[in-house]
Amino acid sequence: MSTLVDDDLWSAVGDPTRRRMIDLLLADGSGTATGLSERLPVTRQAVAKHLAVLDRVGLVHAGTAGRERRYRVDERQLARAVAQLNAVGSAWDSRLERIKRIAESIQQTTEDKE
Amino acid sequence: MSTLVDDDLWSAVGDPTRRRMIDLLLADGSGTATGLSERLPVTRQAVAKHLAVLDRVGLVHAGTAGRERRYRVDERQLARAVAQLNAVGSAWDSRLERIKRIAESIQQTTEDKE
DNA sequence: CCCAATGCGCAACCTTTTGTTGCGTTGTGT
DNA sequence: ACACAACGCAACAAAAGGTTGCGCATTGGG
Repeated sequence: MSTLVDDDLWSAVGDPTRRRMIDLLLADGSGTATGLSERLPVTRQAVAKHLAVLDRVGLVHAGTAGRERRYRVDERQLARAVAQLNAVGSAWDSRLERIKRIAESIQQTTEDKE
Repeated sequence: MSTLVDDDLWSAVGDPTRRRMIDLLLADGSGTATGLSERLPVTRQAVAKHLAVLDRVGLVHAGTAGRERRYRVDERQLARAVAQLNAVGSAWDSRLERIKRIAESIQQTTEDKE
């Protein structure tokens, strides 16, 4: 019931800037800290730190090509993250469903009393 | 393309402690800061701060009953949050699908050259 | 009725995360 | 060869997440 979730992975995609970075990397296939920072409202250094976080949880991998450090998304790990989003989403969904049914039955009872 | 997401809402559910709090509130129907903190690895004060965050984004609402401050989940807003999780999840999913197809076609081209 | 216990809010403080600026190092391409 | 582009590292600031300590209201059992 306590939703088997990798907190580090969740927290990684919990940050708005990091989510946008993943979007950009997915759109372009790969990217560098400098390139990404040009399309984000933060500095290159901030982007570099976020890339380090994403790298630590395995959501991206880096390759050094000359003076460039090129990052790309790890599809397996992103798929894992998506699976966890869906898992939590459907867990909450079913809770909400249950609450709705209970609420209806209570209303039923109340109506009986009136 | 830039995934219409309410960053505040997402960040609210991005925190592991807050996610567990939502789980507990859903399981019990409602709860107080003190009650929740007994089942979490943090102090009452930390829980109170998290409840304030959740309240600010509308994920929970509080009712004062005597000396107790009782919180319950706002089903509508949680449903919104779930919808956003699903939205981002499927956006990434379709990206991954596309990448997979491209990778296959590249491999095809490479095989042609060999 | 009363007072000890319960629940809460507020403030001070600490650590980690997120962001900045500044600077030095190292490949790149004319 | 050398100006430039891309990077890493360090020092710093602000916000987030957590703690302890305190005082104030409500409440329930003697």
